[in-house]
Amino acid sequence: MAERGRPRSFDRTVALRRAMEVFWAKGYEGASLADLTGAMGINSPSLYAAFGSKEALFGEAVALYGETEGTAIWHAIPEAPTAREAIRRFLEATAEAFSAPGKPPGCLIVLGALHAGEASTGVCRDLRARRAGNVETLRARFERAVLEGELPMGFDCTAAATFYATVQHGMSIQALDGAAREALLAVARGAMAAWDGLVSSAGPRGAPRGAPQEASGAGTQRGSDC
Amino acid sequence: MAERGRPRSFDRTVALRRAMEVFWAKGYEGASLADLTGAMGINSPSLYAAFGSKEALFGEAVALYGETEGTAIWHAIPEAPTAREAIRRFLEATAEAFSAPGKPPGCLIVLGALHAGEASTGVCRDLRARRAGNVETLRARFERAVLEGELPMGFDCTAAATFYATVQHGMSIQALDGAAREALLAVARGAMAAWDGLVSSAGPRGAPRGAPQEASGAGTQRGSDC
DNA sequence: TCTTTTTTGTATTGATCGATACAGAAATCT
DNA sequence: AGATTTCTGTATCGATCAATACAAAAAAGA
Repeated sequence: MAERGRPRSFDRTVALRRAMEVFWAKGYEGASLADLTGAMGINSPSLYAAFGSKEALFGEAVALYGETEGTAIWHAIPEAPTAREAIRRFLEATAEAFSAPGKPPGCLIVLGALHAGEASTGVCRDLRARRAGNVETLRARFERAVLEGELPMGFDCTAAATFYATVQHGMSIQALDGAAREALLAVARGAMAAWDGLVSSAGPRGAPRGAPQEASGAGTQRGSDC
Repeated sequence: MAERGRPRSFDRTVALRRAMEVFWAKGYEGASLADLTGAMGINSPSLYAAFGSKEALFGEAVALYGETEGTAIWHAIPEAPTAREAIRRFLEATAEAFSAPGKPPGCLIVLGALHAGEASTGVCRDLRARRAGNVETLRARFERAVLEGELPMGFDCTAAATFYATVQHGMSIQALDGAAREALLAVARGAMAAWDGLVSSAGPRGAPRGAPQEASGAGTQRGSDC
């Protein structure tokens, strides 16, 4: 534990949180080194000594985001007694988080790096994998609800997970456009209004055609080059 | 009509279309002058002589996008006999357009410039205004449906418009993540499943609390700085 | 105290950004 | 033809990008 050289003059965790806020507000490519070092209160050599590179710093910032902001949004998914309650709380928590005063609007994982621009292919791919993991989390919750009898056997868990993930992604855009908390909560209520329709469309023969997009595995994807 | 100097050696409309595709695929900040001039087949002085600046070129590209790609998505809103049919066709056309082979996934107006980065505040504001106009288009269609008796008097047109716009925005993210056409169509069906719930929640007294976000006017918006 | 190790601040690197200066080329007008 | 006007290609502008070289500074180990 004995550390040898000159001690670091800043708190690494605090600096990382500042960096996360900058990336959150401006995105990966929009956040310049000058923005980051300015917010972190350090010079660029200290940043590179402590975090390695801008991309590595972003990776740590996203991980921190998932551990802090993300838990408030996602904790209800496994904890709620029913899938319906889980999704309702998930969407409500999203509305609250995306309109939290003093914090950037929307989601870092959705808005952080959409376009894969040469130097940010790795960053974009990481975020995309996280989004795919989130869809998978929703899908698994629906699967559980089917096993528990809350949802009918023919229920299309993948389609439902994709639908609610899509709504949540759209809420990031709405938040960025200045939607107030009430507007986001209204969107959440609208999405919950789809619940009965989604369940009833899973009749014995009327199972809606599935939505591919398997979470893992290299399925046939078109989409962007990130 | 007689033009004086040396004639332009390229087709301005063709070059603009190429620029639109570059902006569409890479976003405003992600598209460099080298990307643009390379795709347009001209040198930078010709670009500046013909379009003025990168920002002005983007403005023309967005306008062209609205006149070409946009019409396929939005034409059903005024033309369909009922609001329900209008929204259904609108979402289906969105799913088709966002997964069209040979074209970039998602929507230029949604993905073109989300973060307002210093030099792109004007660009970001323009896109935001277009998105607000789209929400207003949906809201006006719902209002018409109320007047025509298709929807009950207590129907919250603003909330419904915000909800369906949010779903469509989320579909851009899904498309960027590689969602195939079937997956996007499943999202559209999911959103339509919300219809009955939205209508029935507009009971004589149970009108859901409104979603602010007026389209024009400087209401109290938090949100980003663009 | 002296060496070793690590961090810090200053200054700078090559690359790329959007945007132009300039001169030659190609058209119309007188 | 000669003057005028506009466009084209080359070459480059200052600014900013992410990333470092370097030496002084501040700690522990010998």
